[in-house]
Amino acid sequence: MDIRHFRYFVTIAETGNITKAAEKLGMEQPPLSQQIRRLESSLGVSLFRRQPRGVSLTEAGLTLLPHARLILDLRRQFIEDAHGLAQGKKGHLRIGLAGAVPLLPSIPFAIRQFSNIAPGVTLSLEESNTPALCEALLSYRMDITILRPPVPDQANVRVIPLLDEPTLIALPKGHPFTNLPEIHLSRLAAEPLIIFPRELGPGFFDAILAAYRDAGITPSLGQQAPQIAGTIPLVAAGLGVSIVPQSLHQLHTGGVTFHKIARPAPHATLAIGIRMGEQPPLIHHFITVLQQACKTHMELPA
Amino acid sequence: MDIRHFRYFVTIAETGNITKAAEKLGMEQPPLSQQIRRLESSLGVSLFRRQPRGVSLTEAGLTLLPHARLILDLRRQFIEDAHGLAQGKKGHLRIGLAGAVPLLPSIPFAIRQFSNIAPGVTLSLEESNTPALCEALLSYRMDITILRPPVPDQANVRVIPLLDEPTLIALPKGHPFTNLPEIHLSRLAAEPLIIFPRELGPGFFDAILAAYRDAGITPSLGQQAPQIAGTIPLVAAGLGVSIVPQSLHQLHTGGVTFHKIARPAPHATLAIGIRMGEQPPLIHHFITVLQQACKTHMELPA
DNA sequence: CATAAGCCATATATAAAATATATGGAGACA
DNA sequence: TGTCTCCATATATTTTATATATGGCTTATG
Repeated sequence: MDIRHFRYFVTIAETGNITKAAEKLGMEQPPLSQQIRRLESSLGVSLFRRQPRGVSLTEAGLTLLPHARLILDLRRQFIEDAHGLAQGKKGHLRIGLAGAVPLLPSIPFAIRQFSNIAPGVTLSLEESNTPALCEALLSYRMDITILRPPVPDQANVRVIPLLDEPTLIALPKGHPFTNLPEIHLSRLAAEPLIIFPRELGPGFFDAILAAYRDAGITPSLGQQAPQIAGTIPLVAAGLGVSIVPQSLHQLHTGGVTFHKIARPAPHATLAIGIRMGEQPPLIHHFITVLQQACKTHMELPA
Repeated sequence: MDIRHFRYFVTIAETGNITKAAEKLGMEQPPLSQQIRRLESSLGVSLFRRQPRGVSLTEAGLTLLPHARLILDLRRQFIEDAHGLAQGKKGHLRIGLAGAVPLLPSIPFAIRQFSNIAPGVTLSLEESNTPALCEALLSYRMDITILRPPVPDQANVRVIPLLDEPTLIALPKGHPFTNLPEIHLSRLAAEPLIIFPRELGPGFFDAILAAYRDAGITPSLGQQAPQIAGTIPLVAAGLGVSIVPQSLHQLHTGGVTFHKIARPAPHATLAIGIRMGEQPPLIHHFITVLQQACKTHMELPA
């Protein structure tokens, strides 16, 4: 069971044809047949069904394929990391951010600060939704995430609370409530609520609906936005109102104004998510910087 | 960069001494020195500092070590998973059930029992009709089915008889025969027979018609039901009577009563269907559990 | 200060392996 | 039925890893 075998396995699975896979691998067909056969016998399980038209994955093969891909990926990454280290870089951190998180000033601040402290570390950022972030974390495509709890099904993700962000009401420009100092949710009963699909952020979604319920009304759900920040243009278009994290008021797209919510107001909770059990120094470091930044950076402009 | 190299790297890092590491690895010192050296030059970084007293990790080595351990771990896990799959302890089983089969107590019982015995196996259930089940089986969309024989045209489906279920007559509530202890089919001559389309279950369909013929009458076919369990609401609506597998008496939809049939009564035969020639341990296990469950669970309430 | 011991590096030889070449056989397709 | 595609097997070849033998460097020790 060598790296080579993983590569053979994956390539054959992708082509569905040993001959073509051999070509793709730059080798001849017989040795490939032989290696796969040997692999199967050493594992004790058939990975492929030999068919006259080629081969197809068995159940076991189908189950094991992603695992093999993961190992190949990690190996490639290992080599890339090593090359990076050879050039004086000290490491790499793949950071996943939940929707609209980059708009929260503390976050880019923390990231900038971290790259000053650790100039040898390269960072890559990606924005996605909470469930996808967990998924990416667990399949080692990301190292640390900032997400909106809860995470699905107590996945093997360790969640470290980071901050509680107030929310604002987004109204289309010229709306009659625009000049109120703060707005009670109950006054929104008649307005369609623009919201993102619950799958993309069940925690925040539920917090919004719970706040409506606490205010004694049920929202009439308007059009669905493709993501959290995506609600803004829909509000601007006059299709309804929206409840958004405070940080979104930074989006200066004309046509929308943001307003304080009278209590009870929902909160948008953010948390750090990392893989359970694992805590390399790099990640630990980054977490410390993040937490500090969120503490000292609390005074957000209203 | 092979699995072997990862192992060499980790072992040397753990012992801090190439000679001892070689011993631990069951090899001699020179080849180990050579391999590590080759590894380092292919990665472009030094992993170890050669010291007179042994070797110690460089910064790069320290950074890469957890990554290497992870890869070794995943490889071991891959092999363990494969062995688990080989023994049927892990994996996924796609189970197809013929119409109304889930209502038969033995079946959910067996399924529950199986998931207790084999907690590593995930199951997915789907209900469909016999021909569609065979089709799904042969195109590898399902792994095992419980169907109503016969299967179409000597398909490459192996059929293993499972059980013979008695049938009941379904009468609309208040029907004059309701208080009879058992009903002879011949008395149903005047009543329209509600039945499902023959394509959906030719075996059971033919068994019913054969029983009518044996009783000396030909049924007047009433409205067609979309499936086996679908006959019940039509009977409740007073459109006729129906012959159904005994397990359907569990459907407590008011408006229908179920009654014993005097001999000759049709039977609803159920069988296991799997792909011809193939019998992975997982499937074998499941079949065993099914057969046992049907044996010990025969005493169905009448 | 000299000597011995411990440890890694190099060179050559050997053994093990993966792979290439050649060929056969089974099923699909026209 | 013949041809084509694709996988399996057998043998030969090459590559690769490993073992053996040896040398050099450093540190501990009398």
